[in-house]
This record gives sequence, structure tokens and C-alpha cells, in this order.
Amino acid sequence: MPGTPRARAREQTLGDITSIGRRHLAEVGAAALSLRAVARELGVVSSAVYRYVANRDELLTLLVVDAYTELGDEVDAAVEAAGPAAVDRFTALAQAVRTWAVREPSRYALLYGSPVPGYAAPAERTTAEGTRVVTLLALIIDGAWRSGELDDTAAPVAATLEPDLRAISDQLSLAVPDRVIAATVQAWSALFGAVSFEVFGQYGRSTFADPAALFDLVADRIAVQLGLRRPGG
Amino acid sequence: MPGTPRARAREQTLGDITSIGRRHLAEVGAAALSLRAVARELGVVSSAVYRYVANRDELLTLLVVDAYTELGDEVDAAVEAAGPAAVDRFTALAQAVRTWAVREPSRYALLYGSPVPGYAAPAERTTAEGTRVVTLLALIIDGAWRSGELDDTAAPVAATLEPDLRAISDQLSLAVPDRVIAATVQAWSALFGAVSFEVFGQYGRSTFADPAALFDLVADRIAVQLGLRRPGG
DNA sequence: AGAAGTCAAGAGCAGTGCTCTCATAAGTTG
DNA sequence: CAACTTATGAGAGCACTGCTCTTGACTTCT
Repeated sequence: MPGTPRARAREQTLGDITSIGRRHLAEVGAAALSLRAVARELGVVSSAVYRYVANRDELLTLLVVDAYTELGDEVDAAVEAAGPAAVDRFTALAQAVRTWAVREPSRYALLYGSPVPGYAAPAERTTAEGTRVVTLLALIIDGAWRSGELDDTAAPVAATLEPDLRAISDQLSLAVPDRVIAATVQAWSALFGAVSFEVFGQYGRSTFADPAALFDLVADRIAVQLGLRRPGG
Repeated sequence: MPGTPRARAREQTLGDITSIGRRHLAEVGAAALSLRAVARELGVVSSAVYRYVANRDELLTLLVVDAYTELGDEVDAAVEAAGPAAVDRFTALAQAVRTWAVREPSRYALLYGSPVPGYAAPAERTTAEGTRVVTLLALIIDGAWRSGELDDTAAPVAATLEPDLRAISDQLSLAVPDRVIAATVQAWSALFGAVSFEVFGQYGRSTFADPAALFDLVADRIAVQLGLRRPGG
């Protein structure tokens, strides 16, 4: 529907490059992602793709945004489908993240793994999509805080940390209490650690009968540690 | 002291290759680590290093073991220097891991980041060194369990998880209760998540006034979640 | 001294990212 | 409709990578 046929053709080709890149990423990983291979599969000589993508890094950026968007959409949908209780929403978020990560290990690694050397995702193109999940997590915790679904037995946040916590909430464009930010940081890093452990195979060579249950164990405990409980509980 | 002068010269050259590789790893990362660059710096033609190292992967393995060893030594020393209380030992372990990771981000990424595509560390050469820290963590928790420094208020482990937890303790060659293994998994993944977040810059572009304090916040809460308390507390 | 083992050098293959020039096809304007 | 401008793809080429193979020299052991 947009503009000239040439512009539409360009959009189409760019989409093809992205989807081929996505498949290659899944197969060989970010570090071995090759523009030439993408060009080959596109049926075009290598220099031609440089008409669409400035360099390999920009292709990576395209894939980063693409992955963040898909993850964000799936997590949004899962949390939406969960009930209104904060515990359920947190659990849905955790499981949706894990499910996506297990299904798309290379893309998860691109987003949350060790940074690709020499490549830094340009903030202006990735932060918006990249902070969706953690922002949602903060909102869930904030909701629990407001509705009284969060135990207030946890120790208060030390004053020296306030500036740093404020920096994080600025980053997320959120106006929530320090306590909520602290809980979010804690939950997000623990969740992220559990997912990374499974996806990156830090459990060693052992294969597990029920890795999802193992993850749920950790996720449950994170919820407990957060102090989340059911509305009437 | 060992054997023939030729063997000693070989050992020396291998050490040189490792230390040059370690420096290159820090500068360009694992994926961009180049055998030719190492050879250049060694003052030798590229094919010559293949006399010492079968291929690039083996150089990576050398560096993996090297890194695991250094990390393990530092953590051991820190835990040893801490008092006998389980809380102190856990805190010392957490801070030692973070300190090393912050100082050696590339090597941390090599060990605990996204796997290098096409490279899998050979288990027979890396598991021994690679499980030192997590084994020590399990021993700390087990000690707390035995000495009564671990609150037993946490929910018991579901029966369906027992086989998988058993698999983990087998991997670590430890004979400790399922409860201890579950707590170890939880603590280790949370700790690992917190360190990775800081090292891999998942906090975004914001620079923090006191990242160590931010980490301590999370580490403290992990200790609380574990149920660790002081001997007489 | 001769045999066996070890080592470095160099050439070469196939692949990479990226830049350049050139011809052609596609749209845009007079 | 013709002329101009732009977008696009092809091809050659540079410097780099991992890795293999052959060749010649050197060291060590018998």
C-alpha cells in the first residue's frame, strides 16, 4: 500500500533479507552470520545486499529489533491471557520468556547473551523494543505493590542506592517507587539467569527429564522472594 | 624441571600462546580470536602454531580451562578468607565471582556467556575446573544445612524433580540432599544472572554510581531467599 | 653417523567483509 | 515521447580469516 512500486519492492527485499538472516542466525549464530551467505540464498551477488543494508552490523541490528519485537509480543499476549493476579501475571511472563528463549536460542543469545565483539546495538533503535519485557515486569510488580499483593516485609532500599535505582527507572521511563525498581532488578536478573542457564547449557551435559519443571521451581521461588501473593491470600 | 629441553621449550611456547591468546581474547572477544594474529605476535608464521595447537577450538579450550582455573582459585581464596559462617562464605563467593567477571569480561563471557557457535568445550577437559565454583557453593549450602544455618521454611522439593536434581548432583559428584541441590541451582542461576546483567551491560547505557552496591543488594537478597542466617541468629 | 622425530616456513584453498566501477533497468520530469 | 536522474545488480578486487600440505632444516636418540 505505501508509495511507489519501487519502494514496495525495496521493502519486500529488506523483509526477505531479514527473514533469511533470521534463519541463518538460528543455524550458525550471530558471530558467524555472513552477509555473503544471505546474498547467496537471496540469489544475488554479495555487493547487491549492501544496497539494502549498510554492513553486517546493521543486519544484526535489524535482527535484534526483530527478535525484541517477537519476544515482546509473545510476552504481552501471555501476560494478557493470564488473570489479573500479580502472581499469575509474573508466572506467565516468566514462562513466556523461557518458552521463547528455548525455542529461539540463537536469537535469545543475540539479545541477552555475551555481546558480539565489535558490535554494540545502537540504543536509539533498540531500547524502545528492548525494554518492553522488563518494563512490563516492573508494571506487574508496581501493580502488586499498589493493590497490596506485595508483602512489605523485605528490607527497605539503602539510601545510597537511590540514584542508581532512579537511573534505571529513568531508562524505563517509569515513575514507580524505588522499592519496585529494586524488586524488578532482582526478579529480572534472577529470571534472566535461570533462562540463560538452561539455554546456554550451563547445567552441563546432563539432559533433564523435565527442564520446564526445573525452571518453574526457580520461577516460583522468585515470586516468593518478591513477596508476591494472591489478592486474597 | 621436566624432561628434555625440547619438552621444556614446547611447554614454554604453549604458555606464550596461551597468554597471548588471553590478551587477544580480552581485546577482540572469543568469536574474533584469530590464530594468525596470535602467530604474528608470537613472531612466527601462522602454520607454525598448529604444531602446538590443533586448531582454533583447542586454543579456546586452553583459554576456557585457564579462565576456570583462575576464577576457581580466586573464589576459593575469598571463601577461605571469609569466616566460618555460611552467610559470610556465600557473600564472599558472590563478590569474588563478580569481581573477577567485572575485571575479565571477555573471559567471563567465554565461560558463562552465549556459547561460541560451532564450538563446544570438550567436557573431559573442562568439567573438572568448570564445576569448582558451583560445587563450592553447594558445599557452603550443605554446610549451612547441616549446621542449622539454613531456615527450613522453604517448600519441600516436588517429587517429580528428584531425578533431575539427582542428575545435577551426579554431575557435581556430590552426595547432598535434594533440598541443597535445589537451593544451589536457584542461588547459582540468580547470582549468575546478576553478574551477567552487569558484565553484559543489560542495564542499558546508564552508568551507575555504585554498581558494586547494586550487586550486593541482589546478593543479599539471594542469601535471604536461600534462608541463610548467622549461626546464632 | 644414521634414523627418527620435531619444527618453522611458504604456498595455496575457500571463505569472509567491504569498496569500487560499470551497465542496465526503473521511475521522473520537461 | 524523449531526456534525465536514480536505484539496482554484477563483477572485480583488497585484505583478512582458518586450515592443509609440502619442503627443508634442526634436534634428539639409538
